[in-house]
Amino acid sequence: MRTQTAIRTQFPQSSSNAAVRTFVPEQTLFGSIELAGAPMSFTKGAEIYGEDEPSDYVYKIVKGAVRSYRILSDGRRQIEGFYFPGDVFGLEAGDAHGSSAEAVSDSIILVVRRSTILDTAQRDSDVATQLWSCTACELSRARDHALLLVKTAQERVAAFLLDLANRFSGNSVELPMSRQDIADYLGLTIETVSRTLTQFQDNAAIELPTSRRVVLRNRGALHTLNS
Amino acid sequence: MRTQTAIRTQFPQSSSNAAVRTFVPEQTLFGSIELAGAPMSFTKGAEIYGEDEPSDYVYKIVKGAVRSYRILSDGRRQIEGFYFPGDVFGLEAGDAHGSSAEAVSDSIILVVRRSTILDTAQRDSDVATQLWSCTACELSRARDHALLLVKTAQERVAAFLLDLANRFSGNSVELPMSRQDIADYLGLTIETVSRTLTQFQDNAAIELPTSRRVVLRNRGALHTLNS
DNA sequence: CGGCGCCTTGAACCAAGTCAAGCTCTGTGG
DNA sequence: CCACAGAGCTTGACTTGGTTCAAGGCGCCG
Repeated sequence: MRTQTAIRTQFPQSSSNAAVRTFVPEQTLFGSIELAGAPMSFTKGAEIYGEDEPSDYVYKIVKGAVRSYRILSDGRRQIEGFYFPGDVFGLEAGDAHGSSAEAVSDSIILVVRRSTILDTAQRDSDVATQLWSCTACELSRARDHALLLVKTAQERVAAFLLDLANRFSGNSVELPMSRQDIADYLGLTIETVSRTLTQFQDNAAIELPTSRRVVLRNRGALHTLNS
Repeated sequence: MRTQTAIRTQFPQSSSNAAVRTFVPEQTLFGSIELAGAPMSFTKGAEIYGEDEPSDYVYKIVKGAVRSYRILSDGRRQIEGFYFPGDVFGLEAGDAHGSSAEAVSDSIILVVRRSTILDTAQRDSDVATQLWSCTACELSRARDHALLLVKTAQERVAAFLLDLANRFSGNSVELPMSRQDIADYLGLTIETVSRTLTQFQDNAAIELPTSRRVVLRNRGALHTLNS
């Protein structure tokens, strides 16, 4: 069961599954905090934070993409989710991060002190509610992700593509992440991801103009797969 | 991939994976609400709430056990988690439940109006924090659960047993749930669960005095499996 | 134009699923 | 008190979806 990659520290040079019942309160969280922190640049592959490091900051993506992941003791990597512009990540109730985060591509990210948000929430119950909603939204995503992992390879890949397309609200999606990233998110191997994509192309469900671009041709076909 | 059971309405006759980094703020939530709702009885198999029903109540188990689950469109069932005495469940940020909940065995459950808790949180920032922590704790569990689902059958079953033993803090665990429940939680079939358990018994890692009782004989062996 | 990541494809293999008995425990009625 | 029925669990034999191992192709950058 060497589904995941071994640790690959490609160093420095330095989409999570659509929750049907997802609500999106994240947008407002940062808005309500007056000074919306410093924008920082991260080059492709750069670590944003590591597992067990103190969770002193909360992040919001302006541009680029981020993966959040955990490494199992035997070296396998499980990607918990992908984050895209507008998404907030790194918000934890505990004082330490439960997973690591890296830039999937060159990214610009707003960074805010967690204590600032927490202090505000202490005084302003609306901000407290937003904090809660943001975590609840992540919970919903995590459960959808777990649901994905008991399905067939076809269902997983189809769900992944549909989720991305929804998030970018378009039929043509540029994949910022590698096949390995997709595989580690879906709990499959790169080979299976690759084979499944070509299979979808053969079924005319999608088109692959390049390996990093997917055009959905038949959403219905993908949806019915998505059991 | 008929991993899960088809819908089995066994009607009325009427453990989630150990989060290493789990904190347990749930205990206090109900304590801080003055009138801690009505205790209700549910017989084995009784539905407590259904997916998409309004989430008007929050629940805390006094006695018994509860499973939370979703049914996929093709009839497979995915159990998201098990809850035991002291655990809070059914708390949602949205107005509708994202999953169903049933009593695994005859249970007594404290029921509190969600609006009561929310109103209190509006005024008392400590309660608001507890609300958030409770959801964050569920998030942690959900992510651990997802992590489980990419592992081998042996690793999943071992992790499940260790989790239960931790929760009940003992080496001897009475399983309130059926093999089918365990299978649907771990994303396996009953046959695989059964085979893996007997295999552990053959390895002297556990003992199975009856099919519903497990005695951990060699936690280390189970842990190393748990990659 | 050559080297290197990344992706695709093929063939063989294996862990877990499926199908099919058979066993065990429990409760019920004769 | 025993026999019988049924649900739940185990075990065996076979199948299969996805992994593994191994080439080979493609595109990008120096």
